[in-house]
Amino acid sequence: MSEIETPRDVYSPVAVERKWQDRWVERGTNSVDLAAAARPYFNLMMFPYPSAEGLHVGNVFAFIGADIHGRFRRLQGHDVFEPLGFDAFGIHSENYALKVHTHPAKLIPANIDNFRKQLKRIGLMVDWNHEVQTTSPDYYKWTQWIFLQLYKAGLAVEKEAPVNWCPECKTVLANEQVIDGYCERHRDTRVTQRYLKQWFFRITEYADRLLGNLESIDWSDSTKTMQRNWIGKSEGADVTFRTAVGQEITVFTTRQDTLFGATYLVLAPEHPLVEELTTEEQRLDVFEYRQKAASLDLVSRKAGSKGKTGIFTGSYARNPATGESIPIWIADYVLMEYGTGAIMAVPAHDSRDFEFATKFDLPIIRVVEDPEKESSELPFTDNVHGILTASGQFNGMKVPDALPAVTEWLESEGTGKGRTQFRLHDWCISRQRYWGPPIPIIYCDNCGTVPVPEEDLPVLLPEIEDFQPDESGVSPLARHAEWYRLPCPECGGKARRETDVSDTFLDSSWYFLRYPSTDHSDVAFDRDLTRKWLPVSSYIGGNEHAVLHLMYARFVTMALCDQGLIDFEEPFSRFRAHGTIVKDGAKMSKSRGNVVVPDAFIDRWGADTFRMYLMFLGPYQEGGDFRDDGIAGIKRFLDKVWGLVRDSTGEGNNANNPKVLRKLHQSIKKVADDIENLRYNTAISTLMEFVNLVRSETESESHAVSPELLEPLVIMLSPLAPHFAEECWERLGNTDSVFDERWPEFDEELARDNEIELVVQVNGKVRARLHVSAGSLESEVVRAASEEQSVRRFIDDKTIRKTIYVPDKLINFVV
RNA sequence: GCCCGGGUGGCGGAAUGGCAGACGCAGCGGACUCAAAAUCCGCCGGGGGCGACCCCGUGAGAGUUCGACUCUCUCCUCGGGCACCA
Repeated sequence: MSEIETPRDVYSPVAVERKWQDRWVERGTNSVDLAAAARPYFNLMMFPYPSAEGLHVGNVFAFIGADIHGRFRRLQGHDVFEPLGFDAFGIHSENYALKVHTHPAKLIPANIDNFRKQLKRIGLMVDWNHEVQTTSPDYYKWTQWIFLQLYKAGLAVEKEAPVNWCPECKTVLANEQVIDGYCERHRDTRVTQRYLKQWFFRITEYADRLLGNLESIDWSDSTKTMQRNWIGKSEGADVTFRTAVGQEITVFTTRQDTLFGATYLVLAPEHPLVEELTTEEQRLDVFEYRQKAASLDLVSRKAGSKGKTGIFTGSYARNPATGESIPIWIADYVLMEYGTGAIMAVPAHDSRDFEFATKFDLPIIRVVEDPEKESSELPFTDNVHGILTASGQFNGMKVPDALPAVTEWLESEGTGKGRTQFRLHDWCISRQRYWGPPIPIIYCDNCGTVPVPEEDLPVLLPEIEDFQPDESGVSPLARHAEWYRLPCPECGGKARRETDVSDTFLDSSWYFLRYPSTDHSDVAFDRDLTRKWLPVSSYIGGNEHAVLHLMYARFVTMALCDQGLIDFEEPFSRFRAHGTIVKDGAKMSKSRGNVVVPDAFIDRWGADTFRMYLMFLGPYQEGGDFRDDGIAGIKRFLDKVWGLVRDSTGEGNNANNPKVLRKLHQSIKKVADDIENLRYNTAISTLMEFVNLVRSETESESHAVSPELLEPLVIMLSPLAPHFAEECWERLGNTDSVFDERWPEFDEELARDNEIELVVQVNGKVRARLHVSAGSLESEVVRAASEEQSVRRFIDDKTIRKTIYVPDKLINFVV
């Protein structure tokens, strides 16, 4: 018997939860022997950023759902490894540190301690022996090592690129921090564009594989769709136009079939050919236009709503299909970073070109007809049904046929070539900030760019006091010559360190590789452990990371695989996106003041009730609406189970009640199915139904319930309410952890209904219900059904034209 | 604008071609109590009928089917993602 007993022996969550959290630590219940495990199952959840505010309901919801999955797998006999860590580098921590005038290195440990305490309270099956912290030199040493591996592979390169600059914050902003051209923190400060030399990972090299592998990995469809859109594969062609003096301009188009309708060319303002194409008369105007485009920030330049602008260069090129001379313009609606930075404009069949041509009075030539109508409105952009016209030898072809035909013709003429273009950009990892791992690169006056030798890692982030950014546009580290000056590791000459730090997404792009190997200080990840535990068996997280984190992690994994460092190219075999918890129908946010903090609910109701309540709100993959008052229902349910366990007797009863037994076995199947598919809400309903039935049956016999019925119930409940289940399990006379048990055996025989309720319909409307034995013959059912008073009323004076019989379900007379 | 996902009682939600509203919350009535809380029992989509029962009902409209919350098309609406990507 348990030592926790109040006079009336009611369920006291505080005592139960404290007891079992302590005991799990004593017994090592949540630790796995990684080397010895027979059926390894890596249950991963997205590690949190430890904010100063502490855990909110959104975090907790995500962790609990993943934890339930892990505990369920364990009951199915897997050796489940469920690690957790903290993602504490980055601009968030840094901005907060600046706000409260405290160094992030002082702030972060306190936040982490607070988070860890909160996480332990909700009863996760986490093996804390394998915690990682991205801010620890033991960890970021290997983040820097990963950078070096990519550098060696030629996948890390330096390029000049535009960035957003806020003159008020005196720093670079991510695109997400620019709102309609203004800084998110200073709504009256326009963000400007600066060109800086930065480090990029060439993720675009992997675009095709990142896209193709999506076919074979078991991920949420919503996540895969977002990745597909982000990668943005477009099949088209490069087409070369020539000027009278022989300059060549190559454009990328996906509508090479409309080449005969190309009436002008447009180059991006930054296009390298603009200078030489601009004629003397146009030089001033073009110069002004380019100046203006360069001063605009990246985001507002891309916002398409403000109408088209552009300027004529004065030059002309020959359309290779028609031989016509067409003008060359520049306009900022053409982006340098996509395609070739130049387009052929076909105003009749592209809405952007149409808007531009109309505004600047450029010719519009129709080359695709609508087969439905005589003359449809322009622009006509249907690329499935259209028929080519005014296009020489291609006249009469349907667009889908004309596309490859035109490509072939271009290739035979030597004036173009079929090509695939991706929307995905290379990944800029440079941050002109302080709070991140320094990029492990050295610039030597003699040797040029030199990678930091691996044995010199980590490049420690120095603890400087003046970590705030300034208007120079370089990292705060660049103010510390004592840090960045060093002799070149190759020639010993004068050299300086790279002073930018790397993007936080790099920290999180490989953390799952580190977890099993946290005890290995000599390698980033141990070969044998990695082979045994990866790829990750199940990854559960939010779709807010669908494109960035998940894409970067896939890329890094692929690159490491190509380097022969690991032997799989996809890191997460199965990924499921959970939904969002809203409050009163609206997203939780500080400004709305509707953020739900878990602590008060756990204090009042206990972690188990809170866990179950969150899961009961709605389907896990869709989220739910948090109401304060529904939680009592879950507590009442647990109180009922508590009462059953307390009053259970050995010689007990109901164990042979076929009704109860049938419901038990139906529940064993349904709950397993539901948990497997993350439908925790209906799993809980099913358990409630079972308990309701047990109670009503027990009362009528006025006997206590046998443990034979309660043990399977407690096991099924254990992933959802782990502390509660452990206590019940012990009270039922067991000494081991309930998590060393197996999911109850399902007996199909016992689960089968022998008498079923069969619905009788006339013309599809329910008129009666029959109780028949399972597997009844159609003839018997028809006879019984036609004797029913309520059925006869509708069929007596009519002829039955057809009878539909669905065995054990329904019979329908059509009259 | 494009791409995904939704819209069902007072509320959260269940049912994925076969009994709409499981399970829970709230509400109402009753038992217990001096009383209250807790607990237990019952009712709980709308309309009609004394009644057995009948009609209507899953955002709107059409269609497929013996039968549609479920499949198809059009539209409205909410949420999310992308957005001058050629």
